[in-house]
Amino acid sequence: MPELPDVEAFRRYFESTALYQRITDVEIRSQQILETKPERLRQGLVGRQFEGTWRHGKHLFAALDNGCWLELHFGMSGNLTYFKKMDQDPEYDRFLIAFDNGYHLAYTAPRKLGEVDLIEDVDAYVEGNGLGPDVYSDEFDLAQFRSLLSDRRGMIKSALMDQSLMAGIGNVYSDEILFQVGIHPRTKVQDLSDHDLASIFDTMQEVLATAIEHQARPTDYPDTYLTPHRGQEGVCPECGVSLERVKVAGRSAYICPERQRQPKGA
DNA sequence: ACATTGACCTGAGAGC
DNA sequence: TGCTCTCAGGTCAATG
Repeated sequence: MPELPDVEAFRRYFESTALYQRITDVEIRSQQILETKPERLRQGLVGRQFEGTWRHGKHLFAALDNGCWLELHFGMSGNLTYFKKMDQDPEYDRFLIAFDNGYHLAYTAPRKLGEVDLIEDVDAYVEGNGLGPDVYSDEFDLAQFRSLLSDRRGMIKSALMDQSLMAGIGNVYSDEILFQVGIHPRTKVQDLSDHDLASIFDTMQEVLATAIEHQARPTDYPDTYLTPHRGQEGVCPECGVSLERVKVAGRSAYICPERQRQPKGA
């Protein structure tokens, strides 16, 4: 789930549930997701309250009233749940925050591939972790997109998914973008025309906006979207042809073989 | 530089 | 039913 649109949905959820309530307790049920010592996390959170949120790529940041930030990354299966009674705690909750209004915020992750940390500065975190610019920020424009890809050697899907190049796109949304523009994921970046790049950029913005608008729930996406049809029995929503699964960059990419022609030499 | 593979984790679903 | 295999929306390190 957690690519940019999903994390944006988490951010809004966090904003609408967890701000301006005093944190009374912190419970860590899995050490594996922690990037810091449990005691440091506890001491950084208890007694404070959240005042706002930020997102960069697939990372969510929650500002505390002492200037520090809680950093959350959701791996392949992470989620957030705000709930009241502890006897109704969600399955796979790895990290819990209790508020003075009696409610709790749970970070859940069936697969423990996520990351929870306490940091002092978001910009330093982004820089220190080598993250590229957020692809859905106001500053990210076509000129920057072109510039980032200008000397890129590999395949377009790999480039879109490379968080150090640009942050936010993962396996599902790279497939969706390339499906919408009718470009095969193995196409070399260097073989794309200026027009192709502009189309990819525009489509990326449109796909992300649409996904965010629908709270990253594929079942609510427009009929023309690939994402709800991803999977073994999937059929192209445009032409009805069976979708194909191809390995690209070590991941399963789903394509419409009619609309996304195999590039020559691949 | 870039592609590929395996590892990290665990659960769900398919097939036997 | 129970076992085994494969796969899953992410990232990192090692290898070619």
